[in-house]
Amino acid sequence: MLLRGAPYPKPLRRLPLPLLLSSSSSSSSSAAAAPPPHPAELWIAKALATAFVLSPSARLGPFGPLLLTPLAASEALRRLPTADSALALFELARSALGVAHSPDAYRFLVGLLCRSGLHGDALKVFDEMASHGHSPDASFLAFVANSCAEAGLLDPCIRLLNRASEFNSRLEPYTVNKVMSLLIARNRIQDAVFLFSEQLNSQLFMPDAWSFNIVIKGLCRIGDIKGAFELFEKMSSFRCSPDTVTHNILVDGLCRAEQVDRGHEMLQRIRMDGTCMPNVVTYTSVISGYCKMGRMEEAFRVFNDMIGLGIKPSRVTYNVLIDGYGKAGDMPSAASVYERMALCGCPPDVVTITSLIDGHCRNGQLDDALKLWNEMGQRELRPNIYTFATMINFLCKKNRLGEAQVLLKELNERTDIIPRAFVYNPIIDGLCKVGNVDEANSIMLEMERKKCFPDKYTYTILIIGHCMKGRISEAIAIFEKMVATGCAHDGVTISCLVTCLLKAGMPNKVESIMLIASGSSPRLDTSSVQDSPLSVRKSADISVAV
DNA sequence: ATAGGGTTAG
Repeated sequence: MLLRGAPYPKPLRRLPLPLLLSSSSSSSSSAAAAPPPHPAELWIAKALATAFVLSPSARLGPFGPLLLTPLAASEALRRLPTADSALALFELARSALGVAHSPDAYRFLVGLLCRSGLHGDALKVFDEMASHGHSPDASFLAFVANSCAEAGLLDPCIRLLNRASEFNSRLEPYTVNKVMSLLIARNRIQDAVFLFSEQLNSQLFMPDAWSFNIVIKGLCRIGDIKGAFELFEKMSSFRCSPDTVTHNILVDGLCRAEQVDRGHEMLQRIRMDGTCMPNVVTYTSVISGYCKMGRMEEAFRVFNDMIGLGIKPSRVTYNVLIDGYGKAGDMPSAASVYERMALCGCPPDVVTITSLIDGHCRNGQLDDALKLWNEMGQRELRPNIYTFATMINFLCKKNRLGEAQVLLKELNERTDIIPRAFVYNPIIDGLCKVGNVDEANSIMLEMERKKCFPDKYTYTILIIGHCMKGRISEAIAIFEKMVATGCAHDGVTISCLVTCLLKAGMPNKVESIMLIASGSSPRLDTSSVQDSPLSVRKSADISVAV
């Protein structure tokens, strides 16, 4: 019996039904505030909620269709302790009693499911809500989309945003911008660009400068400088003015695309323009560009220009220079920037020390490197993943694989560091070079166990390692796995494999490799693999021979 | 919610 033990089954029969029914006729979520529930409806809601909590499997018999108005049902949902139970009651009321749920009930339930992390259910109820003609309003749509985005469900989120015109909902730039930045953070640049253009066409979305900045940054990241500048030119036709950030993204994009000189020119130009003055970030991008090319005199000249204009270098600026000098083999200059940094009241951070360690290692000053590594604790600096990677890489280069593996173990004990492929790669490479391909393979398996996915370097190292040992079929299997997981290969991967196949007298295999290589459009990055159900599914049943 | 710094295969 449904209400067994409950003290109030009788009064149910004596409620003023017609009044209840008339008080619950709102039909659209955009209507003015719904009328408050009648006290009797509240009473029913409480009774139903209590009964349902006590016995969720019981039928709703006593709460006949006439008694349970949509408003009472909505009130009952609010009285249930969990999202699951609210959903169960919601569905039972509809299927057993034929209650046509109110927009309010839909909104409440979808909101509750989202807040409880049950986005799959939330989206189902949302779809049902829309198909019953209850169009979500703009703020509700934004709420659901945001909640999905925060839960990392970017594809459902994009589908919601693309339905905005169906609901005639305006989208705030914030909502779209957030999704676009998340897409770009996962290297799904094209998806971000596509979302942006769809939204621009919809007329219900007015972008702001941030929207453009995000997409321009994405285009720069994939090296599409031309596209980035085209978008930049279009900003004014959407009544957006480029700001300092826009300019900085473009200058940095040029510098990373090995067009430092153009980046430098652009910096000078925006300084002459005077509308959007370059700042320390702009200068640091150009300095970093010159450092990456080993053009240290020019880097230092820009540094001095900056100081001459009264712009104070930041810690990043100093770090860029220190790293640049170290890589250029000029440790005395690195040391002098380091001293200057301290004099300017800018204490070194982990990056500074990591760059110095790297510089010392490259320049054969092992003792200095180890000294810095050992002294990090006294400076209250903790080595991070890059510090470990630098040390591990160096030890491997010196054939000190054992010590490198000790550091790897130490790193794995750090719960605050998520291991990445570049930490493992030098060790795998070192093992391959001493002919220990089997251990190299087992390190890769260990990586995968930790959900640290091999990147194109890992695969290429292993392909070469197997070829050198004459284990050609395994090398091919690794290549196939690389393609299947959506990891982009490059010219080096292909040429190494092809060279080995030819040497092994397997020219017929070359053809099939070339076919696989050309047929698969390489993805941008292996990190997008986790996000792509297709490639995950494809990789699931392909395992590499060990 | 957007901008600059560190690590890698032959």
